Amino acid sequence: MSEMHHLPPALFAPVAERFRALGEPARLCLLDALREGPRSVGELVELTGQTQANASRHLGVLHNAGLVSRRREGAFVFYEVADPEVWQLCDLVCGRLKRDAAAVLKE
Amino acid sequence: MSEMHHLPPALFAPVAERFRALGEPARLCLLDALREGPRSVGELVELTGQTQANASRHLGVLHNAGLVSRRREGAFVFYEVADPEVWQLCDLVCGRLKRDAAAVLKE
DNA sequence: CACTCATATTACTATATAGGCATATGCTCG
DNA sequence: CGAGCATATGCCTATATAGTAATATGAGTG
Repeated sequence: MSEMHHLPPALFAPVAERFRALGEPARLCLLDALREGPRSVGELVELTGQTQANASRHLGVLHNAGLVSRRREGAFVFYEVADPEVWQLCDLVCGRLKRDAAAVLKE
Repeated sequence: MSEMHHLPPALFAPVAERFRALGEPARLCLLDALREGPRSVGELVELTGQTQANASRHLGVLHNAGLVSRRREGAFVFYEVADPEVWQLCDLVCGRLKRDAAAVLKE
């Protein structure tokens, strides 16, 4: 049930930034491709079908938002989900959408 | 944890839409003002200090995203958070930010 | 150092959307 | 119906950002 307190207004901006980073299908697709673990940019390009340039920029956004971590390994750069919190967020929204869809089908 | 399955790509867009709706400080502020229950637009304008026009438009976005419900009562329109899922989402992100902030302070 | 592969970045165009102001719609009451 | 309050919407400008194509950076290799 959570504590039902108000957010400190100073947190509105940082919280919004995180949500905004999750607010693009292309970035959700990248995160989804990171489900099983770290992947290089090239692998992510392959898995998602995105352009190299776009993938790189979207990964930059996710990184700035603190949602993924980056580590260099030789010529490659591996990205990894920084916190499983992300899956909880996605699963919450997905679960809700599934319930909504199911409700619509029953009408 | 969780089921570690991939998202159906068809869900990327609707999920992103929800997150995008949460990705504006002004809208988080409105949601926060709805913590204790339903509020009319006028009350929300008062509580958040936003313009009537902006509040109305942001509430529209939240409504389209399925995050708040709307009911007319005489000349007033009352908005209400549609699903406590929203608090879980916010608390997850806030908790993470608090932990990050605490970690920074310790460095 | 020259060459190549992996990744990041720049410049550009197109689209979205926030915010302000004015105005329209909807409701209530006299 | 006409006045007045509550809410929504249209128009405008400014800013952000997605996408593309080209290019720059950085690492490994001969």
